[in-house]
Amino acid sequence: MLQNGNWFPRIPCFLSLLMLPQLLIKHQSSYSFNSIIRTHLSSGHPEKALTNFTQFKEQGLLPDNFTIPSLLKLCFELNQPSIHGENIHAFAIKTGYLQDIIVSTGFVELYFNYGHFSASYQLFDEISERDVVLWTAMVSGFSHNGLGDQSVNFLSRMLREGIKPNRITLTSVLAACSQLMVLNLGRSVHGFSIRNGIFKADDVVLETAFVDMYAKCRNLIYSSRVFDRMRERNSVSWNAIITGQVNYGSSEAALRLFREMMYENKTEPRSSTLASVLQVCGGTTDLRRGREIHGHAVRSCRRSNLDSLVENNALIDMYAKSGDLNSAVLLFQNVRNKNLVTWTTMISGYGMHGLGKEALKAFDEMKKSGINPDGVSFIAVLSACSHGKLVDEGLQLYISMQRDYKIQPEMKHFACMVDLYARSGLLEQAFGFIEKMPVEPSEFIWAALLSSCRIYKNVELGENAAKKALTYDQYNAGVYILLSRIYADSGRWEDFSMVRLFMKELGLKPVTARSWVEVERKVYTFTVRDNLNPYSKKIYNLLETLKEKMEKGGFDSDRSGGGHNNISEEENESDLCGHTEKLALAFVLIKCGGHQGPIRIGKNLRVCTDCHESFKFISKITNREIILRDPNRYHQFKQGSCNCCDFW
DNA sequence: ATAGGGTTAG
Repeated sequence: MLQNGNWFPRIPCFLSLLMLPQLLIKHQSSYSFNSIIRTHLSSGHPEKALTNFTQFKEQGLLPDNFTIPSLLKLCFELNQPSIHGENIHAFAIKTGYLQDIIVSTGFVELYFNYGHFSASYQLFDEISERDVVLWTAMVSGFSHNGLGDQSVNFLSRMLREGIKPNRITLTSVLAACSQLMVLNLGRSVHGFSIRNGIFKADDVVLETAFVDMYAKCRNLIYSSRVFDRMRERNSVSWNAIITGQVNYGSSEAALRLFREMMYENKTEPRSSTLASVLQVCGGTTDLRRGREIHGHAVRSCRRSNLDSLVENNALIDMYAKSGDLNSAVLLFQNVRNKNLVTWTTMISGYGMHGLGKEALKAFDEMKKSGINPDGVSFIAVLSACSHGKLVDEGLQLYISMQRDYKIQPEMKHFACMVDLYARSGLLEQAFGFIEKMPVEPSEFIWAALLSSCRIYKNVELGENAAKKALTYDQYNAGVYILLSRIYADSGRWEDFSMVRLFMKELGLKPVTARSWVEVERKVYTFTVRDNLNPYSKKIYNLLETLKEKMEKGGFDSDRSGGGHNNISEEENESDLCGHTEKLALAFVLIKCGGHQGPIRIGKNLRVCTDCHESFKFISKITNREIILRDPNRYHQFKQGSCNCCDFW
């Protein structure tokens, strides 16, 4: 594709243009077209840019080195066959424009955008005189493609070759540090930027990148320290610290910061910030707090004359994520001018609750109402299919996405498809799909396959997937855990111990299981074999009684649901499952057994079959609805059955 | 006279 990039002679185009009067005219009109196309692109109107480019061609003009970078952006943004990246590439080689480092940097970026990073690399390799911008494009390209280690490699390579990184390079590499969760490296980038005078006071973007990096490396202390010292903050900065607190810090801090931002009244919250804060309620299944933030959101939207649609969309999302699908649907039905986001939010809400059919229905209604789906809404509906075990429907949608809507599938779509097949037990199809993918599969693709290999006990494919996933991140504890469970499930205890030993040597620990529940305005958290709680004796007694009742009631706690099998007893006693959700449930029953209304429990790991069965039974004998949220979806237990139909 | 790389998060 990119052969012989270097032997084309540099065309002295400006000289020939000056020598020929006709061409001077051509040059002038190219200039104005180039400028107009550029303007449309940067103001977010790629269609207008395309119209201008069409006129440009109709006048018999040919793209030059100034046109090509814009064309590449256009090519990526519109995804139209009339402007094809590889054709432009061939053209650039033929005309010699590829010799121009600005043009070639554009191609490097284009290939990165399509996830085709080996093409980017090859091109980079063929460029002899590399400048900071090209190096930075490599650093950011790799990090955007989830290859943080390569991104960091390129930074050290450029340092070795004596190219001094600038503030943009460092901002890019910080994103990689976040991905890799390498706090120490992030800190040294921070120090480097100060020592070398790259960081200057009030560089909001770079400072925000530090805040974000520290938060994502799970160090909220450093993150807050940088944030607190910032003199200027924009909405991205606030977003970084608030979502940081939501994800890895404390909900209280997130809420406090949100209030502070509102009080300061200098920065309008982004819809993503609102959604993040609302997620605090989703995370703790705490509706009361959600309503409080709802109030803030309403006031903020009123003040800024923000379209109330943004607010409604965030609220629908909040209710769906808090497990209150009914409120979400009610709100959704009352929104008059539903936009693409409204529909997508509702579709993913249905998906999370395992209602694949409803998600499909909403998707069709959306199309009928004249709104065309985009890539994101396809992700929502595809994952709904995957959770609803609707393999054929999902496949049809995937085909239609490309055929009818000309949407090029991206890594996330590929991941949905792999999950769609694998979750339904079609492991070979999932593997076949991965092999046929036009881009190199990312870590998550292999992780998706791996987790289904565990469910369906496929050791061979599981080992393979784990190996692939670990080539991206050797320190991914989740991968080792899944692999060890696969071994445990098939009785391969030696292999199991080996993986665990290996983990220990790498200093990796399994995630501690945690469940939480809100009772009387307080959130109680339960971890494995929790004896600290003053109620623990009562809790364990109640669980024992319930277990006996279950056995008498003919509930086989070893029955496997949806292909999920229980891990062995040793495993249950370790920190893998811990049945913390059972502790939480027993606690609620003891504290407020007489109450009615649904019990909402949250959990940081996927629910195991044993707990799932118990919850079904308990919902029946106590005649209460139980809503259990795991990281992926909701389970709604009612009268002895769950809305997931034992498939999750 | 025109062009290439950056922070959120979905």
